[in-house]
Amino acid sequence: MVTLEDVARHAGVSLATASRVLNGSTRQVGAPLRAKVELAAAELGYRTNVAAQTLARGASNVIGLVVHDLTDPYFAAIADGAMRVAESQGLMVMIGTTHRDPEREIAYVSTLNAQRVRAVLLVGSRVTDPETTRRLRTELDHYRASGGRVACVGQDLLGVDTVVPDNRRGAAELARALAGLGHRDFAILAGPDWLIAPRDRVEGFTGAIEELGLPAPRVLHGSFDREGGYAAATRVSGVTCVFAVNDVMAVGALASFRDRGVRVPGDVSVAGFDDILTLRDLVPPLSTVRLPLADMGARALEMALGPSEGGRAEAVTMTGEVILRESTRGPG
Amino acid sequence: MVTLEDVARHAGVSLATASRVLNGSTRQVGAPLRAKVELAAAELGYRTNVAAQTLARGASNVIGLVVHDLTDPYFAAIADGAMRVAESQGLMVMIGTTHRDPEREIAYVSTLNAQRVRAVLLVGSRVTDPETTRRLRTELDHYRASGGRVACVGQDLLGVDTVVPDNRRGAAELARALAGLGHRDFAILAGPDWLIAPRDRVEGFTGAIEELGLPAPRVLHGSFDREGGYAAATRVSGVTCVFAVNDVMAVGALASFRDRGVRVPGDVSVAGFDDILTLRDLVPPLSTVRLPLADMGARALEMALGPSEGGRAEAVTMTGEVILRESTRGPG
DNA sequence: CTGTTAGCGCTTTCAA
DNA sequence: TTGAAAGCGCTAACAG
Repeated sequence: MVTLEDVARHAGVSLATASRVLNGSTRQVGAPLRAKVELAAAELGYRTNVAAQTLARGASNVIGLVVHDLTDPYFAAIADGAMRVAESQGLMVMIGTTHRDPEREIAYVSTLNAQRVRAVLLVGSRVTDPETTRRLRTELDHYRASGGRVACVGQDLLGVDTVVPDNRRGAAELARALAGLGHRDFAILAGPDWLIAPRDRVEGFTGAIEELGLPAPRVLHGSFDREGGYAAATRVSGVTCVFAVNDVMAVGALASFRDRGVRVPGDVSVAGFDDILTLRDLVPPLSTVRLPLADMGARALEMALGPSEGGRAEAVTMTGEVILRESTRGPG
Repeated sequence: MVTLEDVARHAGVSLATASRVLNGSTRQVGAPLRAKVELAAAELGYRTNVAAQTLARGASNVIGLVVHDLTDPYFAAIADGAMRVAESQGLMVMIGTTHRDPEREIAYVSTLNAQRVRAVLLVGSRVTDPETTRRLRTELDHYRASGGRVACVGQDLLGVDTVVPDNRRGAAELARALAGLGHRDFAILAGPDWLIAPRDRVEGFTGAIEELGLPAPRVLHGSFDREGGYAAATRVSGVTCVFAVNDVMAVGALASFRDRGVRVPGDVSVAGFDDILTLRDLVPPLSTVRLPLADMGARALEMALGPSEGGRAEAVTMTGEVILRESTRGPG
């Protein structure tokens, strides 16, 4: 293992000089020595020991990213956005997947704290259980107390900079658009009740329907994934329009209807939420609410990395855009 | 920032004792002291400084994962498999995306070396340029010389443990299955020629067709993604069956045909490769070659982490299974 | 511009 | 068992 000291000796300079040319930021080393050091480093095949560097500097070059599930394109898109900004800043990213277990999210924050990462980004819906949230906040506060920066993509419940998708509004606008098509009888394929995002989408949708004086949608719960959508959709009947609280569930619903011989949009219209790029080629094309996923991830990390806004946490709301495609059309 | 020393002092024990109960592996501390230390750590909110630990131990608890593109479900699936084994071993994962730039892959190996990660996993097709491969190998050798472990999911060109998808064989079997349906005139939507995986798939397919005495398929190149498949498909004509070298390109092809009013499988059959789970609900369901993606990622990391097989690199071949679905049927 | 030197926080012999 | 002390490799004053 080649160390800086080896390089310094090999180049005939002091440790400090070697450090300055190889890792120091502001270059203040004479050209000749600089050249010698670089040559020596190359000849010896020197690689900075980042652990030592982190220890000495008291600051690391990595950020932590905590997502629910990387194989869910929703998270992959957000993570990709965040990773691009990390990369542009020369930061490595350490990633953890919770598989929707809030305990693991808390554990990851603790671990990332131990790693002394520069910032941690929590991506995904918060949970309704206040006790869980409180414990997560405690862990985050602990991390922040020692200089860590935090941002979140989700609900603004953590007291940190947050990028908030406007789930209620998006769902409400979708509801109005669907009602505008002539639908009166809706079913909602809802996610688990302990996740806030799907719950908000249900409430936003339901609230708008109510305001329009239409009959309340039937709410069918399922897991927040393709299987959940499939399962919930099998219980749908007597409605002309189905709102799945995310695209992935909508895909499950489409599959379910197909298997049952129910035509979409002939027999029933189906809409989702998120506008997942990977799902763009579905047949029929899915009506949905577009969220700028990659931007959200990028923006959140920028907030975490940027100067703290006078100590107060900032919340940026991202409004989704309703996109009506062929999976929905008027009833009858 | 609470340090181990703070904890030790608070508990009235030595630094060494505190270290042993909080981080040491083999427990050799008396119960009473142990309790005192744990209490002190909890009261003070102590978090191990992993950088210091890594420096002192000379070994870190993180592994590096280098993939082409996280938003491509192919890589997401493999990464997920690898991350599950990492997690089961208490390892954090640091991830880098190259966006298919070989230079960045080399740079990541260097960076991960600097991080002194325990192992690095390179996921994705190798390139045909021997010079690039040589430089990557040099970087890897450098890393391994200092104790780093490496594994690869892709072609066995790096001199490291590798999980090799049998692209040629899979494509050949697919070709035979398609010919078995009665097709004689094929087009291949190929990826870039500098990537070995797509090239192997083309060769495997073409070779099998040739063996059957059928006319050579026309090869249309495009980028190794949805857009590439779309673009290449617009140039297809006069064939009854199209083989896209991966599912993502096949999706693009399907979209292209739909836009042009070409019916699949009515006018033309389409097959892909990989069997991406997220794409399972495509219409029509895609014929493809199934690769056990998550297992491949898991297996590769296990190889990297396991004992080195007598110093010799091991190569495990994963054979794909041909799956004929509704996107293909006999011609005419 | 360059060198000396004191740590950064933790692990790990080596003694007691 | 427990403690003392010597590093791990690098950075950052502080001198010169």
